[in-house]
Amino acid sequence: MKLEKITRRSYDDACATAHALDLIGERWAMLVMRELMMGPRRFSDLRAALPGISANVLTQRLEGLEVAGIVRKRRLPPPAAAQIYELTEWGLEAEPILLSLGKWAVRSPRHDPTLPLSAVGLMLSFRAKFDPARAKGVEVSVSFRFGEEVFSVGVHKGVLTSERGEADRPDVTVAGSPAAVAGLVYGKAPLKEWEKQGSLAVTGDRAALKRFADIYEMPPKAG
Amino acid sequence: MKLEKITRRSYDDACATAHALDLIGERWAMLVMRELMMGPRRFSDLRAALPGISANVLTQRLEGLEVAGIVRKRRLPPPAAAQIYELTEWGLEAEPILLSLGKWAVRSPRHDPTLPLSAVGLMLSFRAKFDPARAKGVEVSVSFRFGEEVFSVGVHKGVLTSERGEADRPDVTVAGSPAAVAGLVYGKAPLKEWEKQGSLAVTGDRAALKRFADIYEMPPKAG
DNA sequence: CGGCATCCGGGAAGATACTG
DNA sequence: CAGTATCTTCCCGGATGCCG
Repeated sequence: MKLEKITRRSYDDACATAHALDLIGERWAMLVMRELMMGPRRFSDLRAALPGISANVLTQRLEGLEVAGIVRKRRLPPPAAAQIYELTEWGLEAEPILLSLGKWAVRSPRHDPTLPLSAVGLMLSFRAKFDPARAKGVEVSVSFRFGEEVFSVGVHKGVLTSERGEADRPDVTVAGSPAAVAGLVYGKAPLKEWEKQGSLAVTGDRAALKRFADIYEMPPKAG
Repeated sequence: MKLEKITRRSYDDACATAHALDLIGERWAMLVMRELMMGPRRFSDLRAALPGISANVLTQRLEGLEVAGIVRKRRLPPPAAAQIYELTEWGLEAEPILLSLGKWAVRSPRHDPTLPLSAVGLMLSFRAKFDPARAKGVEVSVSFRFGEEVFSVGVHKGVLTSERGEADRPDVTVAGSPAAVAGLVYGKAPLKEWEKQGSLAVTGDRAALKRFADIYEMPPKAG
């Protein structure tokens, strides 16, 4: 059985930043939190979204985050009856940490945007890179479909909203992989290229999609 | 010589947050950056400010951060001729990461503010916890002395400034340990208690120090 | 003293296989 | 599907010693 010792290594530093790293500074911890930022997930969802993590380590991280009060384990009522993990209120409040990490690292000369990307990672990048000044006058509602995962993203009155689930009456719906959507929004290739190679399928107001993509622009790399 | 393999473990994830953790997610890396946030330091300064880090690991972290373009190694001109480490421009821009970590973790039920605290850690906490609304109408300049380390902190027109070095004409000067200053500013014990036990020595306008301390207030813990 | 290199022990992470 | 069990590998931490 278990019986393992919970001898967590600590920095023994009163600085709150150091304490944060005691809590969520271990390998994979913040990426597990990232995947929970858009709502509850199951164990195997997390494994699939985090290629490279082993079941072993995922179990340990979820245990540690639960003990720390960041993650809650819950069993859905029948007939679903599945076990899910979700962030607590306080865990959700860690979002600015993930966004500030992303905003900073996107300027890294070594950043490679061609690597695999999770759906939640893409949704959070929309939040991180959102600039209300560039969104002035833009009114649009987009539905993104990544296989089973569906997200609703809207820009209204200079505010970005994004959540899991189908949009009410989206202007446009985009289906494909997170990487292809990132390529469209952040890259230079026009929509037609992505459609030609079958990476994206768009239904609805294509001009609305362009208005959304035009909000985003890559910041310059650090020298 | 060296010849070691630089096979850094990577998350292989296009998400910029994951890339940030590739760069600065290793143990001690962000705390080394914290210690450099208020200006250049020497190897032994860093070791002293980070109790628990081994020379071995500190060397590795500094190398890694230098390769990543976050830290720069520089030799001071004679007669100092000392080797120092400093953050690059881009490295300095990581400050919001450290502050967001601190602002989040200070709500942890497990946070223990009685542990040892570095001078730089305290200075950054002043920035992290600063609330312009509470600073309205406050005009004060404080000089903090922690042994050899001197910092100048000012509040003017709702803006906090803090830097290494002597203040121009401070209203008040406080000498002691970072922990004692934190106890005064964030704790409940009044100044007289700290002076009575010889932890703090204050010269100048004591009311100015109180105005500064009153800006700060501990946020509530997470349930 | 500052800045490493080297060796070593323990423990965390990674890979794979297996189970209820 | 949701994890354990086991094994290997690698990283971290501590001690020591070199070299300018």
